[in-house]
Amino acid sequence: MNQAHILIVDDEEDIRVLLQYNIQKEGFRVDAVENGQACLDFIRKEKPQLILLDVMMPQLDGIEVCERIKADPINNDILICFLTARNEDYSQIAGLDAGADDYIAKPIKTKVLLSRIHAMLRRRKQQKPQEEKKPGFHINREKYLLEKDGVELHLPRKEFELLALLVSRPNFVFKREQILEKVWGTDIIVGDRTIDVHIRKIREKIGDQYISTIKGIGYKFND
Amino acid sequence: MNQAHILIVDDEEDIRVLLQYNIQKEGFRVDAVENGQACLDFIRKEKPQLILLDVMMPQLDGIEVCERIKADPINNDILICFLTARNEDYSQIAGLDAGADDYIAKPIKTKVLLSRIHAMLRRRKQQKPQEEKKPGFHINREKYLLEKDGVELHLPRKEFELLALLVSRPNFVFKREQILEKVWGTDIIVGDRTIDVHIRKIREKIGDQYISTIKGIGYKFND
DNA sequence: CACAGACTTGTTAAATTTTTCATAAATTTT
DNA sequence: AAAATTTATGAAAAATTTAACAAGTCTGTG
Repeated sequence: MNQAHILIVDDEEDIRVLLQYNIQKEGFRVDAVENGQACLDFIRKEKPQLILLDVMMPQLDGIEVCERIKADPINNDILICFLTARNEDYSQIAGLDAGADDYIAKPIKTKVLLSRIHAMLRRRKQQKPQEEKKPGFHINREKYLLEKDGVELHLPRKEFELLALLVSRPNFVFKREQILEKVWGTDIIVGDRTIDVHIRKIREKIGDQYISTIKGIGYKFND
Repeated sequence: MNQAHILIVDDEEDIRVLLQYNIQKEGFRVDAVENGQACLDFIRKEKPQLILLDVMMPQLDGIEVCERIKADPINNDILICFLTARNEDYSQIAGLDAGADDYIAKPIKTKVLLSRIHAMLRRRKQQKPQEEKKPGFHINREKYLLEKDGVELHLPRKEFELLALLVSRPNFVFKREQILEKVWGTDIIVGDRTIDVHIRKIREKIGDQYISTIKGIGYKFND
């Protein structure tokens, strides 16, 4: 099940079990841990989309955990929702200041919880396009070279044209046919392996992470 | 300049005056009324963006007022925020069930109040364009992936094409023949089990609730 | 002409996707 | 209720597709 991944952090087992059950039933993939340290360990290995984070926990409290998570830009995409028993205004505000995206007051009603979860996931999706990531990556046609993190990199003609095509529309999946047509032209016929080889050479030069293979379809450039 | 319009509903004059003063200072347009009935009358004539609604009021209490407001779809766009005495967890949750968008515990701190107001209005703005979409479910052919609740999900070609076909006409039952023809083409012959298996894989990935089996006929996508 | 870099091809290996098959479970028909 | 039909499930085989490698072709240059 490849549904959104949610992590529950709460020191009370009853609550963990209850939440996990209800959220799983909604179709989400859910993990649960019982303290702040375990949470930090967990997200070092996996990146859930959303963390439900108890504020009041022994040792590392939720606010502290939240701040540490948000301190690392790698975790920028992770949503954090506090579970708070304290109704005091201060804790609520402090939570939001610490970078949390929402909070839910205990006792938690399932209906409310699920509706908030959906709302947060929806919201995040809308925020994403605003963030406009820079690839640190620029195709310079005049100089016929590639500027990556300030370094200028020369690519042979076909490799350059192929990469330029992919970069021209980040995230768009170019089909093999399309690539052949655009880079090689309709009249020239080359075998399918040719594309693979060029892709590999480009990857060797710029790193594997930039170009994804969509099996059976083609390739795309990731922004 | 269309600054947001906010309505305060509270039976205590001190609070009305205090809130109105502080919120107006922030640049909002603010009105105040002293009971639930007056609130209902008010919104029949005007549509504020946000209502700050005291829960405890003589006669018509806040929850009742909220339910009546939310009962009329015309008022769908109005945000409601409860003002509630400290530590009444139950009422807070009941309030959210009644359709409120947030609540603030008394005693109210101005800073908190204003931050919440801004947060709610911000949230509302983001939600608006979203309302058109029904399923939170979108087939993106360009990126060759499925977007669901903000999560991007890659499917292999056949699974993708099959799901895309079903989604293209929600609730329409595609017969097995039709599926074979559209997804596999007329010339390719595969056994009947093949469809089942693909359907199963899709279900594993997106959840069972989206695709229904119509026994003896075929499958359909539920919206 | 010999060399170097660019481009292409073919082969084999690896990975993923697609299909099949046997059996279980569910539903409909008799 | 039994039989027949149809679909779900799990595991595995088959097919497809891409990656990796090695070698060959082509082109322009010194």
